[in-house]
Amino acid sequence: MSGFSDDMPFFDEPGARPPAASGSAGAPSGIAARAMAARQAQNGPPDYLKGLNPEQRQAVETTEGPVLVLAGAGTGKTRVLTTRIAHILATGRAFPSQILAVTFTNKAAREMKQRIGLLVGEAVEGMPWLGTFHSIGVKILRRHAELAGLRSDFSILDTDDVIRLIKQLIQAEGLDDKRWAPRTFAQMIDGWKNKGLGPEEIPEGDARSFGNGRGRELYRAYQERLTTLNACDFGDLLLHPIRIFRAHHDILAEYHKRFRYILVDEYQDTNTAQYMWLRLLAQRPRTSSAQPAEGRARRDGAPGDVSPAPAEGQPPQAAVRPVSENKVNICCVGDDDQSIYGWRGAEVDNILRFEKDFPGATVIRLERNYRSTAHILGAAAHLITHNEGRLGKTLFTDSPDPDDPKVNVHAAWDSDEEARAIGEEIEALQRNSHVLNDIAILVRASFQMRSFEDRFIEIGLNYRVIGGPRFYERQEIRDAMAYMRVVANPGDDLAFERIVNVPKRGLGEAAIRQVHDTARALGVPMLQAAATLAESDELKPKPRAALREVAANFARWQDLLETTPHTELAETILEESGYTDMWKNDRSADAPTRLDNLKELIRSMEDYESLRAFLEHVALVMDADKNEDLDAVSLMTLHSAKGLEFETVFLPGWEEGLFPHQRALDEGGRSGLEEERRLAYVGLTRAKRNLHIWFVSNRRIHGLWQSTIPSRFLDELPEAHVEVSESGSGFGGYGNPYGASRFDNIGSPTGGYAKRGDQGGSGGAFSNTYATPGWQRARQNRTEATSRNWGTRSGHAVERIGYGEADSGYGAGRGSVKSRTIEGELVAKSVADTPSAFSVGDRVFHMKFGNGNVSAVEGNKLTIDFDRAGQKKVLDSFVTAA
DNA sequence: TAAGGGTCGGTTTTT
DNA sequence: CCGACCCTTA
Repeated sequence: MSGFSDDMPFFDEPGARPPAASGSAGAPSGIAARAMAARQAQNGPPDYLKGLNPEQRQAVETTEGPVLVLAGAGTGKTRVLTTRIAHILATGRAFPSQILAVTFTNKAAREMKQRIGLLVGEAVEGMPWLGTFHSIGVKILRRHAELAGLRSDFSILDTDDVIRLIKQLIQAEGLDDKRWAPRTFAQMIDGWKNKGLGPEEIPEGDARSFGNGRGRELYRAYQERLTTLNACDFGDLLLHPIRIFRAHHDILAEYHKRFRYILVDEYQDTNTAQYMWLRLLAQRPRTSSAQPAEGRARRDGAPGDVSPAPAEGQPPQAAVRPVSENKVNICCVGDDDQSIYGWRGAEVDNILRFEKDFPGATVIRLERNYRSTAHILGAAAHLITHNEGRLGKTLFTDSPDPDDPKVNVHAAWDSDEEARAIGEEIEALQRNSHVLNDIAILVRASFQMRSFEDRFIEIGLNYRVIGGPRFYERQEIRDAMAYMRVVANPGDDLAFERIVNVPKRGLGEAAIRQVHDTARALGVPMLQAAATLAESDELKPKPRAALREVAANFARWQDLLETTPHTELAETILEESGYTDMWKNDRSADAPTRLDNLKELIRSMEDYESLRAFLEHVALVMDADKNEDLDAVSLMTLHSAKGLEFETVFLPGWEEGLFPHQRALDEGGRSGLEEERRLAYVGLTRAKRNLHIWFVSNRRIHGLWQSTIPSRFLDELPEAHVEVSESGSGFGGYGNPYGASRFDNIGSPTGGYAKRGDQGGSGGAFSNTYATPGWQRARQNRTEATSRNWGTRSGHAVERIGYGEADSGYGAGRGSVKSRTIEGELVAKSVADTPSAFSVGDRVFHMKFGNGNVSAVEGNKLTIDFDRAGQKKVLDSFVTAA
């Protein structure tokens, strides 16, 4: 027996000791649990069960045995999960510490914790085993680190560290790190680890495909290096525990005893390693070898009888071996239709296979949707039926309303117009006192955000980008963290290298190399090597003195580690190292911000009890604080929108090649397409009431204007729930200069596309549906259109297309476009050719930005240096002479 | 050590 | 075509 003893670090048990650990198999007898159970007996169903629909209630109350909850979008998934936990606690089935609840993101974990707290009240301490796969993995690994060749104070490397490390290894192998990109190899390792594969287990083909066939050696060297550094990458946080569980059945058995109930959120996103980890924990071994279990699920299986798990030698590729042993109280919640992370190793198959893995599993479908209108649900449902291999689920609403708007499909000429039109629509909503926080624009790829950002800056519309660069990824934060990492783990060479010459101490490449070599030769960390080297005479006086100081500093700080509060220590480190001074002396514009960030870093350390706890938080959580007070439109990718909801949603860029993305199609084939479709499904189901889908006819791809074709997904929407906007409804009525007729030819699927596709015939006859001959023909031209960089660079006579003339309107001459040889550059130039009323040097006034000077003119676009707002690009129609 | 030129890539993201 | 990144150069 090992583990779970009081001397194990990082095992803070908030509540009483679990009964299972003391040999009893009975239910916990906590006072709170008793009280709640008693109340339940007296007053009928407890409050927390009220208001659940029958399916939700079944999902909550089926606590025993394997359960799969297929929770469609907006069906109350989180509610079920949290209520289920509350129910288990309230009925005295387990202590908080006996429930393992895993999520993918910290955000989800936090939300769950909070909501359980609301349900259960103060009676129950926070759940120690509710967290992400990785944070629970660390917790386990810290306890048994020595079994993985690590000390319990190991560092967790982030992607950046990993890439630097791999680069060193590639160079050490004598390979060219240009030909063999470290980043690529880091991704390969990540992929292997997602599949649970160590260096010896990777396929020969994979091993040979990198570094002149030296992939396996490199991977092995990488792992060895991590051990030397006393460090882990993210993958190891799962893989090490898996190996430990397999090799030490007594340890695994302790966890089996402990975890009476296992809950998994977003099960469709689990990768193979996570699946193996879960199975090891969930799978209860047979009671005795004399009674080979055969689909026999013991109703009351005492958690006490745990014999070695039959896990030894389990093949890494998830062998499907039915768990037919003791009762497994595992509840996985997910939605196969929202599996959008296949590209990073998620195996939808895990959820599709659940009933085989856990025979006798109860499958509960949550299809009653509380979020969206019947039109939105109808559109989403119809779209997703085009996928094969689903478990099958159809969302419905109890409250259809005939007044609900249909899903709107709009067309625009190009991405700028798309942004402009959406911006105007949002302004119209705003005038109707629609809150901006209730509006989101969800894009397929982040480059699409740019046109929206540009436009919103121009018109002064508040927006926020979700998923941008994060606090802990900033240079100054990472530097500061590196100092603290070295103090906490002197073996962390990567952190040491990062800051040994920051601020500049005259330790150049040569000196650092020497430290490195000495460390290698002596088999000690670089910090120690630096100390040694500082006392020798192998270096010139200057670097020697510098190294001596660095070594002395770290020695001193390490001594302080035990005696000084960690925030104070952090301040000391940043002061004494000269790091704060470095920024104080920096005259660049962002230096003050960086100093603020450092202050903020110190401040945020107060929330953690130790330096190590803080470092771990940063490595795993990397959360940024966002400005919630601001009323702003949200701009994000479809991926980061999963789980969110908005009153009004705009989905721009529904064009072949972008959505579905060409690369998903090329690399993923049919399953790639299906994942794209699921992504579309996720997008549609984010909207509560208003849903606007947009596509454009022309998009700039890699700098070239290309003609585009509407997405096939548009065809997969049911006509009954969709309305195609023929003109820019909603923004034609207040004097915009573009005129309301522009979609007649450009945007409208029939007219515009038929003409542009050189099909002549059907132009002009507008039809309300996109399932028209013209549309179909346009699609047939797709291959041609998207693979062609049409036009010539020499700019021979090409019919002028009337675009961009703010004051003459669209449409002029559009109807006469017959040639296919519309040259991309000319489309752009037609903007530049339009003279602006302003010229360089003019003093102008802008509604939002105030006064400024025109510093460049490009057609009707002005670059203006504003006195206060800085340099902006603005359309000339938005400024007046000052 | 900062600026400048040349090369390359250009979906999605967490931990 | 535009940017990030890397390496070279004054």
